[in-house]
Amino acid sequence: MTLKIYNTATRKKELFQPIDPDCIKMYVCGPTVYNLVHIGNARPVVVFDTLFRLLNSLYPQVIYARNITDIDDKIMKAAVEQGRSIGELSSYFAEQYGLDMAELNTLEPTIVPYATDHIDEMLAMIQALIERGHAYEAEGHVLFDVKSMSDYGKLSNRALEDMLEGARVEVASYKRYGGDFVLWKPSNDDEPGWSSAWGRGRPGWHLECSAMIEKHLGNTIDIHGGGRDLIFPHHENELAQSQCAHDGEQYVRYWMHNGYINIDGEKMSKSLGNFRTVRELLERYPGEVIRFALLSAQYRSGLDFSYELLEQSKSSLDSLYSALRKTNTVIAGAVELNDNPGYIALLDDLNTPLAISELHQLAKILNKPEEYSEQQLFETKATMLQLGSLMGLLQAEPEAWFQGDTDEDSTWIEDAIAARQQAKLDKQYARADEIRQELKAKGIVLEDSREGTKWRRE
RNA sequence: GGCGCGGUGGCAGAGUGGUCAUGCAGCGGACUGCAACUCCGUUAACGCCGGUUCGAUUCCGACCCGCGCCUCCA
Repeated sequence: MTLKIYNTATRKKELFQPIDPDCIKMYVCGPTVYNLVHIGNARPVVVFDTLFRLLNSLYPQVIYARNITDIDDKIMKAAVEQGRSIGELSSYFAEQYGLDMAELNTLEPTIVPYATDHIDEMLAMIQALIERGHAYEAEGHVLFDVKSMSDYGKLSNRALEDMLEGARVEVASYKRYGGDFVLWKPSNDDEPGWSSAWGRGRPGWHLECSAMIEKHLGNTIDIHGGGRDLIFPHHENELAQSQCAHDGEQYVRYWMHNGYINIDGEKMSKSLGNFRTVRELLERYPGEVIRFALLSAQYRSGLDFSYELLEQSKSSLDSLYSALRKTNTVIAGAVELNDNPGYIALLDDLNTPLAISELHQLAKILNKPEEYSEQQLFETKATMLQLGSLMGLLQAEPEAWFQGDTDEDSTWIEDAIAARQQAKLDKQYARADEIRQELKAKGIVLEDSREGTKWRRE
């Protein structure tokens, strides 16, 4: 089984060849924790969670790190505005982030490193860069000297001059060259800071990922992921720092970037203010519906997010779960996925829409149990559940999916169903319909079948 | 200005040089006391103009339109 990955660095789909097949190393850029995350932040989490699951199906061990950025000017600003300490604010939103992501059926990464726990490593990396002539100190700042790196800009495919021509920001006076970026910057007394050889200050944004990868995963990793908007400057700069600090050693073998979530054709972003938080979506839809919506397009393409998309996702999931519910008596187990078209689709640069279409094909079989042998049904159901599991889908009990919170007392529904059953036996069809209507008004839909009446919430 | 992505049926979304994506929605039928689920059938698409080809949605070229990065951003 071979995995193919589109590599941003080469702009081609490539065969994935791990550094060490016994242990895959993957890093994904996590959030800066100063508010609730929006659905655009959730896309890479779900996408790379799916990749994590897929890699786990192929290799014995996968180390997946996803960081938390808990020191940053945006956090400092939010803390001042809200009158809270930085630590309090960042740990609160880090926790909320964890809760939201768990609702989306994402697995906990192997490592969740925090930036502020790695200041020493960052300082060491700055030192290494200065020693190698790739960084310089100026007015309390330490800057990376991009001209000291011959192929700076290669990842994002742009030339230095071109970038500066289009630049919309003024170049700080202490920079030797406009493209140089901050490794360390000074802090005022009322700002958070750490003491260093270059004075009390705090790290530049790009540095943490480089330092944490070095510490937890090593000089070279297999996969580095994140949103497309991170390609430049974040990943370009990470790459520059790490490679230069490590005497040119390759930093990342496969760079992967997901496309944007759009609203009405425009990129969703915090700065545009056109975002939907995961939290508000979760108030209206189960996490699995949101996850399904995120996986309904291939990860590199844009995805227009709308309530219509969520409705369609819900309907699709209903129909898949309905097939599973129909075959409740078939107990699924482990099965070989290798030849399954859905699995092959996932291995082809995570073609989740194609894999989902395969789920529907499998459901079609389950919906006609009388036409298949028990063995065929067993295999079909097992395949469906396993394929679903690779995408973090279909893992709920069908009954729970349709009936919602099991904590809630549902005996009144059962009672009403029993009363209707009696009315039917008595041929009191008007009364039976009345009960159906009453339940419908409360959002309960009844489904009669040979085995009796089932119910679900709308 | 530089670099890049995309335009597929009502909606979402794969894919391919020549029979079908798939799902949601719609329509017709079956099942049902009614309904829902499901099943069967069905409608409908490849931005525009040229070129290559026996044949192009798929390859090539021009054009139009939309979007993104170059600044914090997933």
